[in-house]
Amino acid sequence: MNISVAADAAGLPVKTVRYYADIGLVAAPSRSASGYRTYDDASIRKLAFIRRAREFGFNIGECRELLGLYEDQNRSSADVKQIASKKLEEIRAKQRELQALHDDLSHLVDSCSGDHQPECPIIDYLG
Amino acid sequence: MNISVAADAAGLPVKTVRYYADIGLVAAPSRSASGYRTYDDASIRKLAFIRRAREFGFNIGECRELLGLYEDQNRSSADVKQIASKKLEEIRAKQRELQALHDDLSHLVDSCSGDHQPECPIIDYLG
DNA sequence: TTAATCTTTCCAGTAACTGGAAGGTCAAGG
DNA sequence: CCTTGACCTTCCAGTTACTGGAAAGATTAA
Repeated sequence: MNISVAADAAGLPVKTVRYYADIGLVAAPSRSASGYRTYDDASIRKLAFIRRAREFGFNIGECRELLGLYEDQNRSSADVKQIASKKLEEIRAKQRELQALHDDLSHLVDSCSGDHQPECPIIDYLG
Repeated sequence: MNISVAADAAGLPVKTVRYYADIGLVAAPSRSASGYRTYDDASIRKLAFIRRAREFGFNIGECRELLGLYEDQNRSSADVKQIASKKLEEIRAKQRELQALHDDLSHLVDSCSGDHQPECPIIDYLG
């Protein structure tokens, strides 16, 4: 697969896919005879995993750590489990925060009558 | 309230609180006689709202738009409701993605036996 | 074969902070 | 009263994580 197909499948811009290999976050992909990068399903899954992690505030270093869980053969399952469990708790915290943001906005939507009176009760709260 | 109290309450670094006023995302706070910025509860709520929105991938322009919902007196409730509803759908999409990330990591945790065998079934999936 | 649409590398620019220097302010303790 | 330490100020430079664009080569469809 060429880079644009892989990028689309992973939900990332082509530029970003190149960038992740440049900084060594993922391995450099193999190349075709003419120098085009070629991708397989495994690398796409990995890129999609990174995209999701990045979207939820894990920085590149943390993504490296998450991917390292899979790639470091010297790391024991207990270590993997411990680090991943910590990240899982961080994700749960993010889920709670996202729910709070959702509730804030829901409140706004509900408190607006939706007609053309330029009044919103939530102005008092956030104003 | 001085800036560090407000920043703590909103969950933001002091630097970022200053920055948001510098770029006009929030109004410039009032100053004490000696030039210290002073904050009230309303501005803290607004900063916390921005923090949550930023944490979940809304950029500064989108935060401006969200805050504009409350501040533009010329905007009708119907407009507010329409824009906020669109953002709500984006948040729900983020919640689904976050769940997928959670599930990915959960799978990793579950598939590791947790003892000291350096084997993880998920290596095959992501590797 | 030619035009459109890929792809490459390289380098510069952007968004959103973030760190650090240099200096002023304030509250507590001696 | 004085000092010490933790605040605060502005300003400017640096960082992270991309992102855009130029110049040039490769591939495909008509």
